[in-house]
Amino acid sequence: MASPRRTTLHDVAQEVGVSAKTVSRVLNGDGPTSEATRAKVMAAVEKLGFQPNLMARNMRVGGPDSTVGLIIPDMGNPFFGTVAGGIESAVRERGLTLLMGSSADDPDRERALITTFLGRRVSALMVVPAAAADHGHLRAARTAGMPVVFLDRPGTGLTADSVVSSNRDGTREGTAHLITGGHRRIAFIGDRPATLYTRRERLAGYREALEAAHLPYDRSLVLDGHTEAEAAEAVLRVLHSPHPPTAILAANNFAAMGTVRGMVRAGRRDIALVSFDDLPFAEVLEPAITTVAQDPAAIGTAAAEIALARLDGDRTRARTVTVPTRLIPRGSGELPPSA
Amino acid sequence: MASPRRTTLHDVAQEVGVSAKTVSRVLNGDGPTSEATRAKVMAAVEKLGFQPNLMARNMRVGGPDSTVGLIIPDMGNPFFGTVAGGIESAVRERGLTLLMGSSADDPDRERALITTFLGRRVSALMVVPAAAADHGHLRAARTAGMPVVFLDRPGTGLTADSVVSSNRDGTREGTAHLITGGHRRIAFIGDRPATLYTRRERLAGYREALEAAHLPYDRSLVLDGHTEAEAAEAVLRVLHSPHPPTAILAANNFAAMGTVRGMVRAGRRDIALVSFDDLPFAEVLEPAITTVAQDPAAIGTAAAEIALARLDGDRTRARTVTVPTRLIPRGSGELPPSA
DNA sequence: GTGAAAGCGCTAACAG
DNA sequence: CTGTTAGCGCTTTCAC
Repeated sequence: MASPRRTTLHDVAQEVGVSAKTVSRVLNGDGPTSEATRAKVMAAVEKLGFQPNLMARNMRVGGPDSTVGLIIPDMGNPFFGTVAGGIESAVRERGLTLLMGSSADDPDRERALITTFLGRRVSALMVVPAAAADHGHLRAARTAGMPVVFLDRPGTGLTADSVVSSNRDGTREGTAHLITGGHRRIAFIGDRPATLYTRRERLAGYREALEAAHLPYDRSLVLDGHTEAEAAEAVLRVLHSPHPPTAILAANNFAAMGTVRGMVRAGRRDIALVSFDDLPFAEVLEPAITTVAQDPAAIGTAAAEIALARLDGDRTRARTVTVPTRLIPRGSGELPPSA
Repeated sequence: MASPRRTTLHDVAQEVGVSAKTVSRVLNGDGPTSEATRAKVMAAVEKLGFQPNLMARNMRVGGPDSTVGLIIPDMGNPFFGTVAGGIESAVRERGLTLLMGSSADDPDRERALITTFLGRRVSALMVVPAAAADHGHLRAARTAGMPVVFLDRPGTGLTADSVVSSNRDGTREGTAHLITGGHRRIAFIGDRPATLYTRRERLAGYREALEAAHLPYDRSLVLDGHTEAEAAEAVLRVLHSPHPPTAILAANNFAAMGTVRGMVRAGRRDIALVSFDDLPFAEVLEPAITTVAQDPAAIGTAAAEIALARLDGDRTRARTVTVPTRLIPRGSGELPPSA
């Protein structure tokens, strides 16, 4: 019942009566091979069901493994999933496969995954950095020629390429949209910790829009909600406060879902809402939700392109690619101020 | 500018002044080692930033690679993403990493990925089989000791373990829920092709519920909608037909979203709805959507457990694990028939 | 306790 | 056009 040994290059060679190297040549279209032997080799390969051992090949060739390491916080999150899909489709043509792990935004797990990936000699490493992680330990690997690209947020402790959404411009535009609609009291609700890169950038865009319109920045209108439930609570509270907002800018989709629930529970369908990050159901709600859509697939392909360019010898200095967001007016952002 | 050679076991050995094998022993806690050399070795490892080459190790040890190959149709789909997350958390403890690819439900791409994964000598292979794919070609690898587990749908052409949702029971229960509410004309909307396993099973459950209640099976109430847009169209049409349904059972979440849109466009908020597969926004809509929730994380962990058991020598015959679904009444399924 | 030699499966470099 | 030798980085086997 012990697993029979997998057939090797040698087995094929023996079957045909040639040397291993000849089989290798045929399979890799390497050196010249006579039509006759090629045919015999192919037949034997078929017959024995030979499948070359990629590990052995990679090792001998000396190059990195034909994988790209990708670390995301959560596989179930469609945003990161779509990013991953974008990466995959971009690296597939180069024969690269995705080695994936989720960090759950935990620096230790992230670190462990990175160690594993480095041990596997991945061709490139792409990381959505965990909130409190440091990445200085990657310096050695990077100078050894392995591209490192940070996704969604810049890394810490290491100057490397990164690909992010236009967070600041996006929320500025979304907020401006509400201001144009006549709103003067606009709440901001984002995730915690408030030091999170995306949160900071998005809040900054919100503030820029207020400033541009000479509206005051009222800290009591800045809400925290890391989960949907928390966001709903926070929205409920602010709507029942003495000076409630007439509009809300939700800085991510959990916050947006929580906001909708909070508004529903408060019985206030008259509050305008713009959500950063598109939602599957945005179009279905009534009113449909105006969103600032990110482009996760584009983030993925952009990251892959950078990594591939680096592998091809691009030695220019680290850059940050910003993938534009797009305002999609759908109704919820067009409600007039009513309070 | 050429990448400096990565430091190897030998480099460490040389630095310390011992043999490579000794370093190996220290690192793997293998044979006996004196406290003194162990300390020196560890220091050198730290100093040189040595990272053992897992490929070389795996090769020598001869066992499979410490990866699990996973093929899903679409990474951006949170259902499959969550399945992947479940697998990952279950295999992580065993030191296994996920090698992932998406087939886009295309048999050729699926085949290519499988070939790559086999070449990499993955420890196990998990596949959400593409619609028209055959998996007979996996027989050799499986008898060579590599576990194969099919997810979400059973594979074709190969008897292997599989993990599926209780599709039939789920839709039966969902349909029965509508019948209990007094509905007698209930439409079914599922994806195409109609031969798809999940579609067939879910339709069967729907029919079982009708039969149990002695309700006629009306083919004109069985709708196709592979995309959200198609589903919306189909729903719109049937609602304007001479004998419209008073309730709809949506067999997946795209269909459900399309159904909601169709109902909104038709101005019919009075149609009852039960959706198979939970939706992020199900709770937020008005009325909130009654769903038959699947448990994708459980599907993932169940699949991982089977694969690990096989790796541990389980030679019992192939089994199919059914992960139960759960009816979550939320409102949309409780609307009384009105037409 | 530690080292030397051999080899996992494959390909680079040179022969012929 | 094809074969031989050597060796990728590691661990096994068997010495010492």
